[in-house]
Parts: sequence; C-alpha cells; structure tokens
Amino acid sequence: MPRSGAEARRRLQQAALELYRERGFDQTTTAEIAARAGVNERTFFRHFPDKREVLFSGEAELRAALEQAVAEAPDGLPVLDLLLHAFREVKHLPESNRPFAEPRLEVIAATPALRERELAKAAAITEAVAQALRKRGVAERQAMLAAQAGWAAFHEAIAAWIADSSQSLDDHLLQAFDDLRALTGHSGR
Amino acid sequence: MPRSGAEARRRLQQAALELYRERGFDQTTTAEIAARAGVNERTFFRHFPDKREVLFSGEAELRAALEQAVAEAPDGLPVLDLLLHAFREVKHLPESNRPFAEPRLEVIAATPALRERELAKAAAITEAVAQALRKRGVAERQAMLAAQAGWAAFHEAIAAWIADSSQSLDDHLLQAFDDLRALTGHSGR
DNA sequence: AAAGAAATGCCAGTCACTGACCTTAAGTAG
DNA sequence: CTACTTAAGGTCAGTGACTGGCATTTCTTT
Repeated sequence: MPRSGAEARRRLQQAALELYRERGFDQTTTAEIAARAGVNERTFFRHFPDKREVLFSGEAELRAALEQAVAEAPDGLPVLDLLLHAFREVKHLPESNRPFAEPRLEVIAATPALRERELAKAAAITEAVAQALRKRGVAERQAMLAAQAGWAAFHEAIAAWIADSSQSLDDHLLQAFDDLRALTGHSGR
Repeated sequence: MPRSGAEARRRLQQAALELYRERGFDQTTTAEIAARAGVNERTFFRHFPDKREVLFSGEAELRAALEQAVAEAPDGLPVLDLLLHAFREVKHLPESNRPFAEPRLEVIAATPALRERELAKAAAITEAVAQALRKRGVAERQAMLAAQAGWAAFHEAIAAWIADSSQSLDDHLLQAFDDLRALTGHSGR
C-alpha cells in the first residue's frame, strides 16, 4: 500500500470545517480547502464526491451500527421499544463525537445546502433501519413509519442534549420516546 | 402589466419534466430546457433558482393549505387525530395533481439530487405544520414529533395510492394513520 | 533493484449559476 | 395616436463545482 491517503482525508475535513465556519459554505471554494489541507483541488474530489459530503462521513458508521443494533435487539418487544433499545445501543457514537459534532452542526444549521444533505443522510439511515425491521418480521409500512418516527425522536433527543447537557443523552432519549408514545394518547413508560 | 411570464414558466416546467424523463436529470442541461421552452437560458434562472426547483413549485401551496387546515381543525382532538383531519382537508391537492405528479415522482425517485430537494421541501412543510400545532398549544417537542410522524404517514398513503388506485386516497390515509397509531400498541380506530 | 499499485499532481473542458447592461412587448396617461 | 413606464426577456462575460485523461510520485512487494 502506497501513500496513506487517510491523513490527507482528515486534513481536508478539518480544513473544510474551519473554512465553512470562518467565511461560510458559499464563500469557500474547494480550491481553498485543498490549499489549506496542503493538497491539490483534484485530490479533494478524489476523497469526497462533492463539497458537501466532506462533512458527512460519520453517517455510514452510525447507519451500520444501527442496522446491527436492530438486528440484535431482544425478541418480543413492541416496535418502538425495540427501536429505543437499538438507539440506546448506538448512543455512544454521537457522545464520543460531540466535540467535533458541535461546530459541525452549527455550520449545517446555517447552510441550506448542507441541511439538504443532512436530510438525505437521515433518509438513508431510516430506510436502512426500516429494512432491518422488515427482516425481523415487521410489516412493510409499519417498518417505515416506525423508523421515521423513531429517528425523529432520536434526532430530537440529540438536539436537546446538545442544548442542555445537564441531563445525559440517555435521559433525553427516554423522554423523547415518551413524547412519541404520548402522541397516540398514552401517558408514558 | 407587460409580458405574461407565467406562460414561459409553465413551458419551462413542462420542458424540464419531459427532458428529465427522456434523457435523465444529469444528462439534461439548463440550456436545453430553455431551448425547448423557447426562451433564453438566463430566463430559466429568472423563474427558478436552480435546475431542481423547476419540479417543486406546488409544495408552497400544499404547505399553506396544511397550515390553514391545522389552524382551523376542530378543538378537543388528540394531536394525531387533529393531523389526520388536517391531511384529509388537503387531500384534494395531490388528487387533482395526479396526472402531472405521477411522471414527476418517477423522475424524482430516479434522481438522488431531486430526492434531496424533495426531502428539503418535506422538512419545510413539517416545520410549518409543527409551528401551526404549537400555536394551538401543542408542546414544543410533541409538535415536531407529531408533524414528522404525521407527514410520514401522509407520504406513505400517497405512495400507496399511486401504486394501488383501487382504493381512494382517503382510505389509504386512514389506514396509514391506523398503522401509525398501532406503533405504540394501539390496535386501530 | 525492479515492478506494480495506490495516491497525487496537472491540464483541459463542461456546465450550473450570477451580475451587469441592453432590448422588447405591453399597458397607461396625455 | 403618441409618449412614457415597466415587467420580462436577451446578450455577454465571468466564477466555481466537478470530471476525464495522463503524467508523476511514493510505497510495498518480489
């Protein structure tokens, strides 16, 4: 195996995040990112298919972890409980990424083009989760609805946890799922 | 008032949809769309901010209708029932658009860039619905979760209705919301 | 040391999108 | 009917994201 490559990739991610924060996504050129990372502009596009994707590399990991967690969750649970169990299994991923994730979320929130990409990633994950649910016998439509509702709760929990760290992500997760269950008239756990 | 403008806009939408279907989104240039519509390429960008948006003009209408429907829904209903009521109020929009919507959905499904935009539109609508729910006193997080779950059900219902027209959209909507309620352990209406 | 593969550099080109400026087709006031 | 107004379209030049092709460098392997 020749030149490491992975290092250049990390430098590109770092440089991109810095520049997007300093002068904004639209005011940053891929040539500038490459320059700060010490590589050619062409190299940027060898590591990332486009200017947005450079901020979305951890999503594949989360998706894989979630697929596995759903597949390995205990039997006999109602769908939402199964999902909650799976989300609790993977909550260490956002937890360990937090120092990098916080500025990243800030940039994404400020940039419509990046929010679009974030939604696409979320859709890919929920589709994967739905598929994993179907493999466990959950009906077609139920699987999709559960995956989307569950992801919405997970997402809300992370947002709340970022805004209020006095409680653990786990606590926020439990509360978000309580809120989700309450939608249909139930009161709580 | 000078030149109509709205006509050119319609021709551009028509031309874009045709070309996207004929040779694909990526293989279609904005110049070609403009040429088929009988206008200058620059004119295309006067009517639409980018190459994707040309397929997403009806979303604003749906969003406005939904906001109003949520605001005017009867009091005293559980959140999901209120949402179901609102969705039933606006179901005539997808119903009347169906002949145009079907090829459109086909193109969107085949094009990642267009699916991204569709997700962004959906997010804007669910945010608007959540806001409308909050105005009616629904709690912050519940509003967002309900809006997202409700939209997911609405979307599933439309997809099922497109695939199977033997039942009405209304029937599909009721079934989708039943499935949604069943997630938390309830059985149905 | 030689060879092969992986990563990068370099170059030319397409195309989405934008700003600036000019022209045309209506509608309106006189 | 003419002159004025104005929204809409045309033209041109330019930027920047992204791509294909080819040469070059840096490792690893034999």
